[in-house]
Amino acid sequence: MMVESASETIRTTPSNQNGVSSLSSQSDGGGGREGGSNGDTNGEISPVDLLHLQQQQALQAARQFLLQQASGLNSPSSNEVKQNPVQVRSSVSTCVSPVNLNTKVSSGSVREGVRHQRRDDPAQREVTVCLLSPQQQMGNKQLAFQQQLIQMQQLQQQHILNLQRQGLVSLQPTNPMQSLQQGTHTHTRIHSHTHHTHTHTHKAWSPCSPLTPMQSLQQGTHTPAYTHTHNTHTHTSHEEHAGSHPLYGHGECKWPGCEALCEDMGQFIKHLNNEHALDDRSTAQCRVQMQVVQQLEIQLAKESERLQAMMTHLHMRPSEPKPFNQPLNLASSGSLLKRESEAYPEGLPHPPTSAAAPITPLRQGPSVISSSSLHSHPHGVGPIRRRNADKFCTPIASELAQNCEFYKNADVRPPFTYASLIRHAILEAPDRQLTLNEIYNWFTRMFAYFRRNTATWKNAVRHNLSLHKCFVRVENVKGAVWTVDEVEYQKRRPPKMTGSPTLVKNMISGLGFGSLNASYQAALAESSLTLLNSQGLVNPSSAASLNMLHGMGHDDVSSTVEQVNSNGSCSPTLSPQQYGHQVHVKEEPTEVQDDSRSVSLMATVTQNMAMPSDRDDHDLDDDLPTEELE
DNA sequence: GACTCTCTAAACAATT
DNA sequence: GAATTGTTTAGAGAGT
Repeated sequence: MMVESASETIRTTPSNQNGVSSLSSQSDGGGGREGGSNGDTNGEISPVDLLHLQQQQALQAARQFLLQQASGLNSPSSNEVKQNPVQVRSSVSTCVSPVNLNTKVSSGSVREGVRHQRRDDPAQREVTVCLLSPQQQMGNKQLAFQQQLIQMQQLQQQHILNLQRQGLVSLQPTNPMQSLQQGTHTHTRIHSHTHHTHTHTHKAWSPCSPLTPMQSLQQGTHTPAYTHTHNTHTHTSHEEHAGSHPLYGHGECKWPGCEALCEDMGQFIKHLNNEHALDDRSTAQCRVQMQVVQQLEIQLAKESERLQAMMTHLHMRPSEPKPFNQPLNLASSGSLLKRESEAYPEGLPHPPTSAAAPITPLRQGPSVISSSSLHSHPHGVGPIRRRNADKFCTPIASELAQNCEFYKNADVRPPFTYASLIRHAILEAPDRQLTLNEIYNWFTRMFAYFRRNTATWKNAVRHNLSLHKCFVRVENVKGAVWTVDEVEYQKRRPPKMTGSPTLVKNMISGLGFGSLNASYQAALAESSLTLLNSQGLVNPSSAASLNMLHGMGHDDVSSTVEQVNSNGSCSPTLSPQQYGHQVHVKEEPTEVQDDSRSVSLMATVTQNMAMPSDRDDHDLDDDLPTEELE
């Protein structure tokens, strides 16, 4: 179909070119990194630093606690004395999954199948934790580790509560432990009251009551109106057998580094209990995973802080609590969790990432945030549409740089179009050319998602290579290779919505922080830059200035800038003409670029960049170039 | 509602 | 002949 072909080859995917996300733009080394990641610009300790510091303190306390526990376990008689002022009481039950462990475990108090009566001593802290193996396997080390976990949770929760009271941290779950809990479906219940000496294990949640991070997690894990009863232990047991498990998917054990094949859930449970019982290896792996999550959380907090600073600097509205501020990771997004909770009845586990329901980073991933992207794929199996992601979220290079490991290991579809991925793969190659097979390999190497359904996505890759004019097939000695005609790629039509003030305004109000204003400006700059590039109107320094002014480490913009070298017309890749007769140039109608539009766009960009700082976002919206863009 | 963009699926031909 | 590569068409879903 020639018409469709033509239209597709000239389209632009702003995420590849213009998209500026809060995270990637901040961390991509594009000039924004100096923006005070530590946030200590005014001699004050930033919330992030405070949180980090307190996490360190929590870790330190946990270590001390661990040492105390170790010595206490060695000399049980002294155990209880050393735990003052907080006593932790243990009760153990036999749940299939996880084992329940309560701290203040005197060495003689762990008995399989025995559930101790709790004392309602308000001076005691009572914690219930599900562990992973039968209790008889628990040595002192394991107990100490569990106690360390619990202590860390308690301390971190207290710190977060303190931060919340100080208004330094939102109510979103930011505790790394939560991610761990969410990710592993290990149901840890720690309900701290404000008074540190008294923590109830059981508490009924009110859907309208403000939630602590831990509460948010728990609420999201089950149901918005979740009422926690004394059935906790049996509850987890049921969940374990309900047919899905976060550590089980595609017939494989998802335990880090395992990938053992399990035909069904029963086999998996058996495998889990056999191979991943509570031993040194498992605890070490768990610890590593914990650190991974923690680092991600810290990183996210820092990036959010940086975003706040950027938005403050740009005089937008960072104060409004918006979804953008929520860490949309494994354990966050109250709305998402609510949706999932609504979708899955109370007590039933939520489906893991699986082939049947691949979770894109829009929902689960570490950095991509798009409220409009929460829709599932119409076919149920395939990916969600990624146009928004492409347009407004992270640029591909920074996204991949940031979350490379995530995409490599998680069965998560990258939020980019095939075209942008292919382009990225080719440009990443040393000589900026790849054979089809090498492109395949890049996909499978970079994304766990593309290690399955090969027929589908490979077909799509071929389809995109053929369809898009920006991909140029070149025959050389070793066969046909594919290159990117960057000029053609940049020629792809920019979306009209980048110029729609209404849409931009809606996006600003809908997604929060007005951060998309940055995207918008970047899009304008990108658009103008591309057009001006083709006309030789931009020199490298001005292009670089634009890039810097936008704080973009954007690969696409970079490549665009890269195009313009000293002779004014160079492409990072060889242009089709340079390949002479070997190049199969795709014929398609050339879209006439509106020169006047590009000029006014550029004017608008520079105008916006030079905008006085005292202008509010209302003025910003009003100044959007309606007439030039519509 | 028309149009656009993207993805998926499939058929087919050429090449290896 | 089978597998791979490349091209083209068609349809669906979502966004504009």
